[in-house]
Amino acid sequence: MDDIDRALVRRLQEDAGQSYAALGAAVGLSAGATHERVRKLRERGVILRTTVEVDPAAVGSGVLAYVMVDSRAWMGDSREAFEAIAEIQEAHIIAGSASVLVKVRTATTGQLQDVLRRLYAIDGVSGTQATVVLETFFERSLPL
Amino acid sequence: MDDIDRALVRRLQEDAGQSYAALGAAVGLSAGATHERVRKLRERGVILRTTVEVDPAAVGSGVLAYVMVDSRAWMGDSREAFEAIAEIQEAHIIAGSASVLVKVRTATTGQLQDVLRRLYAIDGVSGTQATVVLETFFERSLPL
DNA sequence: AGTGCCCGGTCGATGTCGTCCACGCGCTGT
DNA sequence: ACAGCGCGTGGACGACATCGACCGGGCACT
Repeated sequence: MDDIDRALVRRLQEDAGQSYAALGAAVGLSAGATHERVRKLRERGVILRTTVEVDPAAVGSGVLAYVMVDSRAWMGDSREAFEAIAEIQEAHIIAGSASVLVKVRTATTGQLQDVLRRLYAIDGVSGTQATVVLETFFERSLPL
Repeated sequence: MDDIDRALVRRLQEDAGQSYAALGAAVGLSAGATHERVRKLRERGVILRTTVEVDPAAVGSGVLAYVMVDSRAWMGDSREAFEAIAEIQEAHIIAGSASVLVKVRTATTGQLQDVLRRLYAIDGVSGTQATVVLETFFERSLPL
């Protein structure tokens, strides 16, 4: 994991569709060597997968909210319960007064309310505190 | 934006590296037609870009935290100030007691503290409330 | 210091794939 | 009924990923 690897990852984050020749030229390597480096980055698990970034508003998920979930029990074994709610994009165990933080995307605030209802139905959940996003400044990839 | 388009986007989210032939076979289309549909999805802005997903821990960002930022002034014009802090991955204007919510990734809690210091330095910021993530259940792509 | 090994690079060949074009089918509106 | 058009198919061509053979520099061991 040297400077060249970091440069490759950074450029792949911006555009994973470019050719290995172009990628290599940008960092001063041949296409073959570039291919080999990227293969190893995948093998080592640095690059998990190549995917497409989708505009949430274009696929009917214009409402974004973060929900603090309070509980009366240990939530560490409830991963599946949160995964089963399709509108939940992220779920984290957190330190602090609440015990779980989830990121929710829905088409309308009505559907958001329905997600909250389903959160209450999860075993051990004693309350929720939803924070609706009014405007997203930016969402970007990891710094290197 | 019909069922086929949604299926294409879903499969591209899982693996953007597969061939148009394989992609087309999965939805019952020829490679050429598949190529054309994906081209239009990009043109319409449904697909924003193709990128690689990187393991945060592998690139030295093992600590994740969400920070509620309180302010004594309107923060709607402060996008650049948040963008300038490289460790901030997301920044949103929110409804509620705080005014901005940011997602921060750092290598250590010490660096997290440094980010909080830099947040305080932003004009109008009157306080922060950081929530450290202990365990991430999952982070996944948008539902369709 | 000599020597052998290995990691990591260049170069070139080959088969697959993206990309474009000409054509045909079925819907729609007049 | 028919013209127009959006959307699909199939084939041709060039670019690209992918692999193997070769090579040089650094390192450990003698």
